[in-house]
Parts: sequence; structure tokens; C-alpha cells
Amino acid sequence: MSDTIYDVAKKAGVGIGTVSRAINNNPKISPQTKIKVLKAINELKYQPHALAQGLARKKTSMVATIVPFFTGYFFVELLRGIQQEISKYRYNLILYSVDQTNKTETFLEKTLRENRVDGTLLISLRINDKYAKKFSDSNFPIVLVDSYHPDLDSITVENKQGAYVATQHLIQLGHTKIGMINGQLKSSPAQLRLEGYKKALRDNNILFKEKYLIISDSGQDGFNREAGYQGMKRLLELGDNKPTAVFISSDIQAAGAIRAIQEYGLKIPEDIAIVGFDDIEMAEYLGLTTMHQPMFEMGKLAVQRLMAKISGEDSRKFKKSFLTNLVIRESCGFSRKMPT
Amino acid sequence: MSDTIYDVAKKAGVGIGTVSRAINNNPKISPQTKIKVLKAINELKYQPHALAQGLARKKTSMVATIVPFFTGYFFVELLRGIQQEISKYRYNLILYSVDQTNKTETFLEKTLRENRVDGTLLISLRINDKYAKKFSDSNFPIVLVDSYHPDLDSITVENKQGAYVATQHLIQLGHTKIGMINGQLKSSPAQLRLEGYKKALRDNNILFKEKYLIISDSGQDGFNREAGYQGMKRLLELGDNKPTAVFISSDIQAAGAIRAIQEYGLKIPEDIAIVGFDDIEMAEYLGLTTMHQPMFEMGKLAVQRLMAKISGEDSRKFKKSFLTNLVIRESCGFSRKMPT
DNA sequence: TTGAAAGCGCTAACAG
DNA sequence: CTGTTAGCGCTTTCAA
Repeated sequence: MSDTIYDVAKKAGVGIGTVSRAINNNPKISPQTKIKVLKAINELKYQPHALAQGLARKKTSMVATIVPFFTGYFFVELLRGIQQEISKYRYNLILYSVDQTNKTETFLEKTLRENRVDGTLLISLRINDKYAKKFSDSNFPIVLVDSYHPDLDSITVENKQGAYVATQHLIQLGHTKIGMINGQLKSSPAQLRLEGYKKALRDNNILFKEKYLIISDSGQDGFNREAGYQGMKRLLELGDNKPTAVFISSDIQAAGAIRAIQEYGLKIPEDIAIVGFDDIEMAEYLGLTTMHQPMFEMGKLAVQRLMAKISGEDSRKFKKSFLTNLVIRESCGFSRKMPT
Repeated sequence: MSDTIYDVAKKAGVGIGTVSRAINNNPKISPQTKIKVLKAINELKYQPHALAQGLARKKTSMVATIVPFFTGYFFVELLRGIQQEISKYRYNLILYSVDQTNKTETFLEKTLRENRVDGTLLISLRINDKYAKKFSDSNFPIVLVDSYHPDLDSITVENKQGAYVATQHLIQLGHTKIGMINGQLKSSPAQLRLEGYKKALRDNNILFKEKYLIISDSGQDGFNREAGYQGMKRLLELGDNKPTAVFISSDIQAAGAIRAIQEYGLKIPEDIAIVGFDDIEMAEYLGLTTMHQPMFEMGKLAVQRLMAKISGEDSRKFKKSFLTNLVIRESCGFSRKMPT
């Protein structure tokens, strides 16, 4: 089929070892022969067989990225960052997506034992202690993104701070009846965002009211449109006692919530102000004030850390948490000049 | 490091050939020994080394998917379909993304010569004749999705029909001054959508006016927000002569166009009706009437065809074009009961 | 420096 | 049926 290292060797009139040295920038080769070999390589348009190289080198030049597809579109930015950075290292990305039917662990197991990849990136997905320990013990490179485990490298976002800022923003605007629509508490971002919300209330001497807190129970993890829609409906059914502002723990839920508000014939922000979390692309079109997560940067950093692990340059545990920042649009009553 | 086939063989007290047979469901093995081997495999939690397997079998169990990230979010659905289907075949997906700095051809070359994958899926990206011929000649499995080349398998969408239906819809609503905002004509979807638009006008005895046609010139290929924003501005600057309805060749451009319309203080659909193309998730929130493309199904089919090629079951050229269908929301003056 | 040869871990052909 | 052996295409000693 395609040419092998033997074809190149023959053409250049050298041994295969020499060809290999030429390819791998091995110094143990004279300039002349190197040129000769390179010439043969060019003429044959020879490319080393990736698998054979991988087998011999004991490294694959591939990393796995496991993402949850049901999470919505917010990981796209992350993926862009990952891709861009990964190609700098001349690595390839294998994408595994997890949905309700496939469990994360299948892929973790695969990634760990099949030797197909040199490392893995786990996105927005929980890893249980058993696997965390496995990875940790085996020293197999892994970094968690938008997920946290004490034993592993992780890159996260300041969920608590973000929720605090979001809630604080509502308070500064004069609101005191502030609700929250959250995802399932089994996810740690959901827990932390709840903490931030509560802390902001407390710091401002506003009493936390159970009835103002909605924990979505629809769908996978509650971070979806339908959940936001239902959640807001429940809040609106409180009638005169309903909150005048709501912190919603994801933009996608906020989108559903907006629909519910519209169906009730209410207006945003006059009747009810909302602030979201994530800053997905859609947020701009919804005019949604929200907490921006630097997904692209997180993706980049994740790759850098993973590469440091793979190359063995740096084996220390690494934890980084990015701050989120408030993006003010129209859903809280502010109206800044729109950027195009 | 991790166990090899030799460890299993030793443990089971058989030769490595027998282990291999057990793994690969080779019939030339007695049930008893197979059980014995499988037991050893389980105890060792042995997993065959993917690269070694690939090298020996001359197949990698991986396919490459090359996507343009600048195209926006519409390929996410496609990716979901691809992923879901690919895992049924126990294949892995390598994702390459092309942006302005990397050219498609780098990846095509890689995919073709590096033997890292058994086949490739090219998404929404043009392939030049030279490469098309290369792939065609080499018999290397490739299928184009949302892109077309006569020499290769391709799965597309009926762009012309879609544009026709979209324009026709506007005409039926009574519009006669109908504009179009299109992407760069170098992309074939853009060309075909223009044809469909023109044909609809012609069939209804409406004169095509050059001034009503905007070819976006901003950004990569014109299929982006900014392009839609600028395009709509130019249309609105026509003043009283401006169109009363516009067919916009992608939802993402429509999003930009909507912004422009709002800035002019005009209302949709009263002052100007618009219909988009793609039906990306955001369209629902924009209340955008648009042409829906069955991305998920396209992704599935693409994988099925690719696998048929890889397995050699079917080597005929395959062309399939999916119909798009009109999704009526609010941007044209219809208002159907909202689905939640 | 260079060529030859020994793996990397597996599959498949070949004897038995 | 089963064990042995020869590759798959490359990297990396080891002598020369």
C-alpha cells in the first residue's frame, strides 16, 4: 500500500535506522545523509505510520476528551480551546460523548486500559472515588475540567463567587425577594452556586426562603430548558408573593424560564428580573445578564496541564479556579449600549 | 506496565494464539479453553493494546471527522448523530477542527497518509478536485456531509428546494419586495440557496432585483452574525424601497439581522418579515421561522455509509440529499401555539 | 556515524 | 483445536 520506512531506506541507500534518525531529529546522523534521506522522504511523500510509531515509542500522540452531550452547547467553546491548543503539540483528539445510556466509567476504563491515548480530559463529568484513585495510583494523566476531585488535577470555575456576584447584582438593583432556580444538587456546581446565592442573601440581611428555591427535577441533571421552564412556572404560581428577581443557575434554564414568564404575560425586567450563568452564545440574543465563564481559556489551560503531565515535566497536583464575570445585558433592568 | 497477551496466556496455561482467538471470537477454539482464557482475561482485567491490534490487523477502529469551528454551532447536532452511531460500531472518533489558520488540506493529507484512521468524514468543508481525485483513486473511505463533490460520497441537504420553500412562504404571505442575505458564493450551499430564491421569485412573476441581494463579505465565509448584521443594515438603508421580507441564508446571520432591525427601531414581523435557514437551537428563542435541516439523521447516515465503505460491503458511490422543512415560528407573522 | 537486529503487543498463517 | 512463528512499521540498543 503506502510506502514504509524500508522503501525510504532503499531509495536513499541507507538503513532503516538512519531513516528513523532523520525523521526524529536524532543528532547521531551526519548532515549529508540526513539531507539525502529527507530528499527521499519528500519524493515518496512518506509519512510514518502513526500506529507503528505509537507502538514502538509507547506513546500515541492522542488524548481523549470525554464530554456530556446533554449539557447543551456550552462545551463547544471549551472544545475550541482544547482543539486549538492540542494541535500546537501535534496531538490528536479523540472525542467521547456520554449520554444517559453510556456511562462515563465505560470511557474512563477504556481510556485507562486500552492504551489508545496518552491522557484524558474529563469535562463537566463527575468521577467517582474509585476511578479517581485508579487514575491517581496508575499515574495516568488526566485533568478534570468544570469538575472537581481532590485527588486529581482540576480546572474549575468559581461557582460560589459567581453565584454570589449574580445575586449581589440583583440586590444592588433593589430587589429583596430573590428566587433561585438550580439544577440537581448532586452536581457540585449546583451546590456551590446555591452556597453563593445564600451567602449573598445573608451578607445583605435578607432571609433565605425555602419557597424561593427551586431544585429542578426534570431531565438528566436539571440543567436544561424544560427544567427552567417548569421551575419558573412554580415560582410564578406564588402569585403576589412571587420573587421580583431570580438567579437562574444556567443560561439554558434561563431560556426556558423566559418562555414561562412570557406565557404568564409578564415582562422582563419590569415584572421580574433574571440573571443567568454560563454566558452561552444564546444569552446575547436573549439579552440575558449572566455570569461569563472563560471556557476557551479553560480548554487551553487544560491541554497545557495535561501535556505537562504526559511529558512528565510536571507531576504535581494542579488546581485552578477561574473567576466568572458579570455580563450585564437587559434582563435586569440595565440597558447598556449594545455591542454589535 | 499493564498486562499483555503473554501474561494472559501464561495465566491460562495456553499459547498466545489461543488467547487471540478467544478475544476475536474465532471459532477455532474449544468452548472449555475459551472459558478458561476468558476467566484469565477477567482476572487480569486485560484489555488488548489498541495500537498493537491496529498494526497487526491493519485497521485502526478510528475515523476522523473534520469540522469547521467557525461555522457556528450548527454542527453540534451533527456530531451527536455521528458519535451515537459510531459507538455502535465500536469505533472511535478523532476530531479535527479547521479554522482560518489551519487549512482543510493539512488534515486531509494527514488522514490519508498517516494511517491513523480507517476513514474520514468531512463536514461542511469544500474539497478541491485534486484531493477528491486522490481519495477516489486511493479508495480511501471518505464521505462528505453538507458538502458535495461529484467524485465522492456525499450527504447534503436540498439547499435549492429549501430556499425555494422559504421564499415561497414569504410570497404566500403577500410579500413581493423580498430580499435575500446570503453567504459567500464560493460555498455551494450559498449558490444553491440563491438559485432557489431566484426560482421562487421567477415562478411567481416577481422580478429579481440586484439591490435586494446582499452577499456578505465579512468574516470567513459570510455565514456569521456580523455578516447578517451588516447585510440587514444595507437593506434597511434602502429606506422606503427596502424589502418587506428577507430570506436569510443562515440562522446565525438572521440573529445579526434581527439586531440590526431592532437598532432601526423596526419590528418583526410587522415592519419586516424574515425567514432563516438551519434551525439551530437559538432559532427557537429568536422566534425565527426557518428551514430545518435534519442534522442528527445526516450524521447517522454518514457513519453508516462510511462503515459500509470501510468494511468493503459497499463501494458504490453514494449520494443522498435530505429535504429541509419549514418550521414556522413568529418572524413572518404567523404565530402558532408555542411548544414548551 | 551507521547498519543490523531486537523488540513494542497483537493477528494470522502454518504446522501439528 | 492448539502452539509456534512470522510479520505489521517503527524506535532503539548494540556492535562495527
